Amino acid sequence: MLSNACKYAIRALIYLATRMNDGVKVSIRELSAEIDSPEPFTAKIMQSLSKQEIISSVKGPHGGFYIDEKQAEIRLIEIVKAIDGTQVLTGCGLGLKNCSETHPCPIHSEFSAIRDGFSHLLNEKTIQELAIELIAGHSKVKN
Amino acid sequence: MLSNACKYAIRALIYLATRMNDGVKVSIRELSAEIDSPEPFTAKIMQSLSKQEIISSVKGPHGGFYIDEKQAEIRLIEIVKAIDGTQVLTGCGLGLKNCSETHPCPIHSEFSAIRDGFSHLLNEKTIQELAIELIAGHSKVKN
DNA sequence: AGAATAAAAGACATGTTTATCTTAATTTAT
DNA sequence: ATAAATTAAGATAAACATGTCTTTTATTCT
Ligand code: FES
Ligand code: FES
Repeated sequence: MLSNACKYAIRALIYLATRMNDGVKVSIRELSAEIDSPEPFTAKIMQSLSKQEIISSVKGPHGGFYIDEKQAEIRLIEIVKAIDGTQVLTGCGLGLKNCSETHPCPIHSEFSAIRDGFSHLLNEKTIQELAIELIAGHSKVKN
Repeated sequence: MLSNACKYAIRALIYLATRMNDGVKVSIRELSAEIDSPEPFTAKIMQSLSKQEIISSVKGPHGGFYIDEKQAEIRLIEIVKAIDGTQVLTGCGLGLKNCSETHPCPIHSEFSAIRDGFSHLLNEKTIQELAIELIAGHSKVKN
């Protein structure tokens, strides 16, 4: 469904949001430990998101990654678009070049409904609200 | 969602089902042309399905691939299991090692519902019923 | 029997994703 | 200023998926 990179990214951002108000930046080492992800690979992903201004970072001692209030309000779909693109949101379930009502594959009507349901989920959820659930202990981002 | 190999396989099997009763086997050349897929790669996939007895084949002149009445009754989920395995049916949407109610990721409840909806679709649809729709011109397996 | 046809099998090649390593740049603290 | 910490960037590597090519085997037709 989503690439590993994208899954790590979402978990990382939700975790960062839980640390938003403690005034401490999170190092890549701590972050990857907290979400059970490979450290250098996660670093690459964070760098890309930082360049796209989806997260913030500062170098040097006591530096690290963090997100601000504005960034905590983004929805999952923005992260997915930034990393995996839109194919997962619009592509045909059986790999036809274009998905459309006028040239439907054999499972078009059922699949497009499911795919649109997934899009809706990504569209609704903000990082912040998922972080609140994580803080409350109702969910996990670590194995 | 599904691998390319699996998408080609499903399209190929639905096409084969439309040719079930004409008594002619379908060569890999014709098959890949009819479903717009790379010929040698499709051959590999068909070989694997043939070995797993999901389709049938005969070598030699007038040989090719075909499916019999029994094989036309299989459901999409059998093809998916044969090629991609069960991860797409049971895996966590955010990549946690195990998906469960007791250790849920932040989108577990919504995602598992969507994933189960997809499983349900794969579980319901038989090759044969999708072939009937294809014959009627209500769907396409070619771009 | 021999020739032709077509799948089966296995080796090979390419591309993409995932992952790691090394060096550079930046910031902070002393 | 200097040293230490930490991200940024780029090169490299490993794994996997995708795609192709070549040889072998089985079948059919003449
Ligand atoms: S055409 Fe296949 S999902 Fe729409
Ligand atoms: S734990 Fe992530 S989908 Fe169930």
